[in-house]
Amino acid sequence: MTQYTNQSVRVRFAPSPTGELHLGGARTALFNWLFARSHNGTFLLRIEDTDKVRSKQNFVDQICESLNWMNCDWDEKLVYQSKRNDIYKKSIQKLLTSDNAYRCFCDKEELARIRGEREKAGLGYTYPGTCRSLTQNNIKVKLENNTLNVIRIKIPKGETKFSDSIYGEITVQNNELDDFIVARTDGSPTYNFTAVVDDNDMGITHIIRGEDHISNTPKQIILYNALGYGLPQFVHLPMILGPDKKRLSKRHGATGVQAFRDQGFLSSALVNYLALLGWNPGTEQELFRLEELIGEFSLERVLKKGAVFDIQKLEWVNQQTILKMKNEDILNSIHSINMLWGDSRYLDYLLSVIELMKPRCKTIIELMDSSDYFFDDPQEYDSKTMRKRWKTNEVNELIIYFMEVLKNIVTWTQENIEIELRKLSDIKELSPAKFIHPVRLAVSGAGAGPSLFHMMEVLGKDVCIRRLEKAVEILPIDHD
RNA sequence: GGCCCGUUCGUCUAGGGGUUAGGACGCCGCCCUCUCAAGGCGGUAACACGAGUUCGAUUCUCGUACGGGCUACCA
Repeated sequence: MTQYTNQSVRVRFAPSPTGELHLGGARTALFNWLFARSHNGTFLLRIEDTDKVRSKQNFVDQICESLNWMNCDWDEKLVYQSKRNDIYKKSIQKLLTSDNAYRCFCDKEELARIRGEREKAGLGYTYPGTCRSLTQNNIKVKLENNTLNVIRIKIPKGETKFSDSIYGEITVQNNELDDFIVARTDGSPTYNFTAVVDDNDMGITHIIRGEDHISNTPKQIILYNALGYGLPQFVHLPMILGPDKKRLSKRHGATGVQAFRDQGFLSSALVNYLALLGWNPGTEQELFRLEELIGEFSLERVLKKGAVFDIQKLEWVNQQTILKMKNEDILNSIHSINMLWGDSRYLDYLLSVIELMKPRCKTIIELMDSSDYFFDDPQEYDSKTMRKRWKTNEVNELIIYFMEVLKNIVTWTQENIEIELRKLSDIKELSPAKFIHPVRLAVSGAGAGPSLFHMMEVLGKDVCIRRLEKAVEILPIDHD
């Protein structure tokens, strides 16, 4: 078992700012963060922006915003790879002088052609090593002629093995590996190289990243060795998959963290659900507060198998989270996505609306959408309910009776409203439902919703009477 | 193609040589009930396949199948 006690944990999340933070990245960030926080360690953020064309500052901002929203705060300053070019240059020089890397003058197109042919023939391809043993003189001449060249790592003979915290022992024969490029023709370094240099410089103890990096690991280990660095612990996390079992991507629809926020998911719910993808606490608990996750999380209980992302379960977690939240906190979450919600009303009124609606929605967007009638008189009535509950003019008569009763209520509470309604239904020898359903339709426009009496209490006497009067005027509507 | 990784209900998962294979989401039914939710109760449904080891394998080993990842002057 890995020992964490001797050195303090330092981990990092290293996104490349070529897009917004997606679920896979969010999960990787979260597991890094949980691991750091549960070991009193340090969580760092590194921006892998060596691809100058695709990297954008606004994506950096978005990623940071998403992480902040998830409460995954990072320690120390952001590290931008684009600002570390001098350091990479020096390391590449070191590789060259120690004979662990070499200049390759091969033509890019020519190499691509050979690779294409090999692939067509169903054969594997690795760089043939043409430039591996160029003489000093040879190199000098080509350099003088300004021949374009890249720097390749010299993969040593033998095999490379490492022990992954999740996947266990992994061994790869070095001859399967390519003399891959560490610096491009323009001198800029490539991913496998910068990752190694930075992880070493940043003192990273555990490299926690997606399983898609397992095959990069042997290459990186060879670089660690070539540069004389000590090895960190490698920890590869299983992938998050779409319903087709392929790695989750844009193809599967909106997978950006911010899209989930905008759809009314709470960050604590998303975090809770994401934690459950590929990890479990070994108990039957499924709902966690962030602090509980920190307490429970351990790498030992991370699975090897990819997990399919299930929106329905996320919705359930979100609903459960809403249910447990204080109304004030729900209001804050609502206002964080729509500042104007309910701005014409008093705080107490908004809290009452939330109290009534919160067991009836999976997301806070749903909560907002389904509470319209607490703010505006219904503009239309649910047609199915209309046909079922307000078919004839007899209903109008009943509602008119009921309105008279309501007008006489002095203390407008749900109890009093209910007492009066039941009294009236007794008098008319009708079931209370004969009143309840049309009244709900008139007052809310909907066929379903919170307890009618509670709803009426919150809406207030004047509003209820006004809406009932209007309904009596226009209902029933003839349908053919 | 090659290399690496994986495989328990539809999905997330527990378990692990002998279990009625447990939980959760979803779905279905019942209860509660003024409707819809929430809640309660119950039901549906899984160890990929084949060998081997063993008294006994879903669990260990090896194959096969299937799935995924990587195989760039992307990260």
